[in-house]
Amino acid sequence: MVSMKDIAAKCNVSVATVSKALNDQSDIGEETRKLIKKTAREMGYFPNSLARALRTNKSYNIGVLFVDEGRSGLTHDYFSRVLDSFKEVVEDNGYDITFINCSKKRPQRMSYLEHSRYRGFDGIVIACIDFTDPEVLELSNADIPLVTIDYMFNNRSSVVSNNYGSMATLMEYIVKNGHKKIAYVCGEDTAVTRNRLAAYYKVLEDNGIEVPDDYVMHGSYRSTSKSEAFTDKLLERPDRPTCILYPDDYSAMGGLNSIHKHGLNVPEDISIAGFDGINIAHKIEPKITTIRQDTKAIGEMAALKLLSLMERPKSTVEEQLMVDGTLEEGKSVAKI
Amino acid sequence: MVSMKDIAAKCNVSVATVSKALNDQSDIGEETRKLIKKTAREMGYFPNSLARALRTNKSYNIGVLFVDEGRSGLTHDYFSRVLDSFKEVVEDNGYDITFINCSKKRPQRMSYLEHSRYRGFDGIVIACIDFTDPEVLELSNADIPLVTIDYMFNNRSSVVSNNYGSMATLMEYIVKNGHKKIAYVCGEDTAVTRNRLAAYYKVLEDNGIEVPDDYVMHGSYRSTSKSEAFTDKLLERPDRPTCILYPDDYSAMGGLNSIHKHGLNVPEDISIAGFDGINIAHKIEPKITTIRQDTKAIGEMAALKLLSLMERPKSTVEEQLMVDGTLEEGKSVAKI
DNA sequence: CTTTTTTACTTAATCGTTTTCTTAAACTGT
DNA sequence: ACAGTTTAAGAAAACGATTAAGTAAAAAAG
Repeated sequence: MVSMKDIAAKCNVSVATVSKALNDQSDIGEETRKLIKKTAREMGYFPNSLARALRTNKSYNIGVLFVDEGRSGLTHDYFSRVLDSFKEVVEDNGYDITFINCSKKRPQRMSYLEHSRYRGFDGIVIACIDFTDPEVLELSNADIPLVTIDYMFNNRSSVVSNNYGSMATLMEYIVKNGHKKIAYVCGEDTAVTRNRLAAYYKVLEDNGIEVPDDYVMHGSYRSTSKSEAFTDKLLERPDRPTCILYPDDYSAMGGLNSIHKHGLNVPEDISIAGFDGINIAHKIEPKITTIRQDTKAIGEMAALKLLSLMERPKSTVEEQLMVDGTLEEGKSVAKI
Repeated sequence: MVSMKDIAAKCNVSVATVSKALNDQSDIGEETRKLIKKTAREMGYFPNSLARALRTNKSYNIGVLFVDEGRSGLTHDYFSRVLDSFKEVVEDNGYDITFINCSKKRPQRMSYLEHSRYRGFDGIVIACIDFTDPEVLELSNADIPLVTIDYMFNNRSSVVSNNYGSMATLMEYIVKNGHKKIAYVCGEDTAVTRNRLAAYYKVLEDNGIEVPDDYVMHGSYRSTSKSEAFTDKLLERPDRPTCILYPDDYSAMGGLNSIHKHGLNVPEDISIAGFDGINIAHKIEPKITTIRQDTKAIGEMAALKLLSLMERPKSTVEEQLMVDGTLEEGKSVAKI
């Protein structure tokens, strides 16, 4: 590896001069600067991020904590798209991303925060995780730039999708199509779920619609088996709903299975709607009506916020940003 | 941040002694070692990976190049599962993973290799990429531990799924079910595709089956629109096939759309099969018969291979490993 | 023509580790 | 008691960069 020392030797200058020339500092003669830059290029020089980071206390590296029930969150349809978008923006700005090690198997394992300090991350992004984990709380209280996605810590920056608004939009669309018996298979009891539920009830109330309490069933996100089972129950009721909402498109497909099993068709016999807008959802028949999350915007906004927190930590304020989803009209909600 | 210097001060020893004690070197007295370790724990000491890596030339960091037509490969159903499994194994062994920056937007951008040297990666894993990219070739020729997934570079280590064998298994299953008019919508012309095609022709030949040349159509991986269009063509032929193979499960769902559009049903009117075994494929109806790729094994093997290359670079041989897929029987292939 | 300022560079310290080489003390055996 | 060996610690250099402080020469000011 060619280092500044090599360039210095070849140019007959000191290492300091090389450093300053390459970093375009002011107190270097124009010719020396040019010579040094040319030599650096010719010798194939690239800086050593480790040395630089050690000295400057800036690693240009961002820690990513994307964990989902023991898995990495990489395989999560929604979050992997958010991360993809996040990655693109920070990479364009010269940052790299490294996963925060979440192996629980090592004897000398570090906490998330310890690991972040160990690697010298300039900032951290968290998503898709159990936010009650003490290690996550420790992170959230640390003095390090941080952005969370789809969760808000007290006074820390976050980007959340507008679950309340999106759900309201979806519900209004369904009501407008004449549905009154609308059931909701929702996900685990999280902030996201509560927001959506609130919108569900609000729209019902606004439209003077009453539904049985047990039209709302507490299932899981991304579980086709659970949503199938809950749909079974709903379909076997005497007062079968005319429309069923699911917490995500995966779950909606699980519901679809149950519906087909009962010899029913969507949307002729019953309507359904999903959430998230995963890729496959609008490529199969019947196209599922869903809320498309703007994962690109979410990732981008999280990236931009984190960048500004890292680069102007003092003057940048912590803020909570909200991203709207859009109704993606498929063929799964009938007009009645 | 508490450093060795702080521990040294508190214990009245030199920094060298602290380092040696914490690293369990031999020339340290038992009591001193214990005192130092205890103090380190009490003070919340954790090493600084940057300084350590700088000095030892070992970063415990692995570069990941997962790119797919401009996107990061994170959103790729198959590769994200491989990466997830890979990540788990290397993290258990104290390594972290960092993405190799593939932003093409920066003026001062580095090549993949330059970036890898810049970050001091101990090893690299490549997948899901255009392997003819000169920058990828540069990487493959560099003197750095490397494992590729689903592609073999001359004399470098790789883990590939057994496409030939899997396709043969699938084809034999289909033939055994009585199909003779088997069409194949395949992916782009890559090594993977060629292996599968070879198996397709081999099984046909072994069974004395002849098909029209244009039963084989060259489409794309993971494109529902292309597979839908190609299926349209196949269905409108006078000698319509009884079974259509797709390059992956996504594409199979695209085919399904075309089939439904033509008022046909799977498997009653026509049979189909996918490839990869993505999660959603066996959760919807009709369950698509497919080859389930053992993404866990692929990621694990790639990780283990890379670990041994990094830790015993001399004695470890480069080798090509193959992972079998398994037939996942759904309901999409009829007996005729 | 001296004095001050500016320019262009060098020296040396530093970041937090690891590691080689020394050294002093303690322990051997005779 | 003495040379030789072992043990436990420290001093210092190094990894590759950045940066504050210092310095000599050139340019500007008086």
